Amino acid sequence: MKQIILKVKDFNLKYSYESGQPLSFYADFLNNKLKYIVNNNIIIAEQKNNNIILESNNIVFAKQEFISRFRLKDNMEKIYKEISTDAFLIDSIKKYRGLRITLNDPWETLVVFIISQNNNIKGIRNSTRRLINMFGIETDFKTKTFPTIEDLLNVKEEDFKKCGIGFRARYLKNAVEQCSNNIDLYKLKNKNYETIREELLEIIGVGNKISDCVALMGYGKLEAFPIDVWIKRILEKIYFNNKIINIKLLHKFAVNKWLTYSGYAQLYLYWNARNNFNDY
DNA sequence: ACCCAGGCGGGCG
DNA sequence: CGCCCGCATGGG
Repeated sequence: MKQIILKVKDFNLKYSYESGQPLSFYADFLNNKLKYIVNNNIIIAEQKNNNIILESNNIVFAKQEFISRFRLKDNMEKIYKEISTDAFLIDSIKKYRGLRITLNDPWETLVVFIISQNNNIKGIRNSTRRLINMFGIETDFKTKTFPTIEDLLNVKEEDFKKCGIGFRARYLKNAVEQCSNNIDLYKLKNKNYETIREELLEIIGVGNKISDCVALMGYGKLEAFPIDVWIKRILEKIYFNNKIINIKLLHKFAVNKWLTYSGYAQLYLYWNARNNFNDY
């Protein structure tokens, strides 16, 4: 195990881990240390002010992975400036400064957000961890890998149900089949936002919200603006005087306002709304 | 015991 | 289209 130190700016590891993004459903965060596995490599990260102490059996890989995962090359000064459009956003940024969008494996992102539908954070986490324990591959460490598409090819719907995912088992089974046959998730990496969304929407059980989540957190498309119940409620409250507005209109409103950084605006809105909705 | 959850597909008007 | 309903489970 080797160690290095990364200098960071406008980055908060704890907020970025906690904020309901894919890592928060399966990584560990104990004693202020984030721990997760990628391809039989372990990555352990601890933040002390503007330093990240990174530890790994493969430190060269870990460094690249961590920088990419937490988008450490994003120009946050510019992003904050662009999305500081009003008092609510400014307040959200003030509260959660350093919160980053994460960039995750597209398949993992798709799976956790299929599991997320009509579910709660705790339920998503429990189901995801059971999925990993049942179908992931052993590593040199205590934790198994997140199961790949191939790992799940022969899993029956009944066995997916044993993870406690209920009616979503059918969707997951379907996603495995479609992603091993007619849709190549990894080929989509160099496509644009519209193409990615169009393809993802072909998957049964994936609608507007999940496809936007995957575009944002699985492909890094910052113009995506996923609208869930929390975003809907907070947008209506803050910008529409509590009037009920349909999702299509809300989406139009948001991407007109926050443009290429809509995804960052969404994350700050979401996390502030979840934690402090009653204050507004 | 009961209620709800980072939605989605299908059916109905 | 737009709206509404059921959906399987686990956790509070």
